[in-house]
Amino acid sequence: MDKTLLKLKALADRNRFRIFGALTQYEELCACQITELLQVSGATVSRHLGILVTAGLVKSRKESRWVYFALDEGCDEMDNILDWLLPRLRLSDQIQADLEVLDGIMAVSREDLCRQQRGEACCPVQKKEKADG
Amino acid sequence: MDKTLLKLKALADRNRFRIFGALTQYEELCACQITELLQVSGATVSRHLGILVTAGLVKSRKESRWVYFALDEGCDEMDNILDWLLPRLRLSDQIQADLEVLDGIMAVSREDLCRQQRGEACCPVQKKEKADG
DNA sequence: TATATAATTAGTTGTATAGCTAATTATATA
DNA sequence: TATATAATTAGCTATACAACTAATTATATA
Repeated sequence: MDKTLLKLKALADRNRFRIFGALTQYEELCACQITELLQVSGATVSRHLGILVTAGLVKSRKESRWVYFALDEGCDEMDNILDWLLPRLRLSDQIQADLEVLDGIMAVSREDLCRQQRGEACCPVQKKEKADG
Repeated sequence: MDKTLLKLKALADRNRFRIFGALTQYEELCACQITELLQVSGATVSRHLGILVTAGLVKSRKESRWVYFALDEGCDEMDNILDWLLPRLRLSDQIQADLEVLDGIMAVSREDLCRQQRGEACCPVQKKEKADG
């Protein structure tokens, strides 16, 4: 398919748009961190990430059992689409809310995050919402 | 919905992408000309155009029975997305082919175009493909 | 070497949407 | 004023795809 159309289709989904937005803020994110942000199954996140990678918007890096994702600026003239997207991401309520939530997610170790995700809530981190403090 | 996501969704369809590409080349195009380009039903084109207008990417102007469509640069910072899109549209085989076909379409009066479209092929313009000359 | 685990892939289901034809609307003209 | 016509809207169908759970793969560790 047309590469440009492929990129547009990749970004034209709320959850992939959110992933992209998150990756503009952090150097790289682990699959489990993105899963925590979107609150959908890991399988779904994996598929979304695959679509973004195929479109050339995101790249991945495997480190032992963990896989990290980042914007793929190198591949295409990404900064160019970022010129258009970045100001808009900053105006998006959804993306702004996500960045706040990500703040909290990044404060938790990936191990704890994954433990929580498979229902083994170990620590007093029961609620994922900020405890209003 | 998020305005940016709305625009991405609007452009993330092959036919709407083609309409947008066509409108970057011509000041404005009549609905029937776009119908001729895409070779789908007028109803389908009308719906696609509606989606582009709702997204703020395209504007319309009614003149008697004809409706003309053009890029809606005024509304948003369109030039900005055009910075990203224009070079890519030039690299798209689909869009380039469309522009050649449009050349031929623009040479026919809208009246004849519509006559053809409802099967009243009046003139010797039976085939829409270029007669290889 | 067997078990645990992070991620992906396979297989399924429900929803969204692109396409069609038919009906309707708005405008021009006989 | 009745008819023709460009475009839109309504109603329908088929396909695309986002989500899930279950199964599989790849890596680490007991």
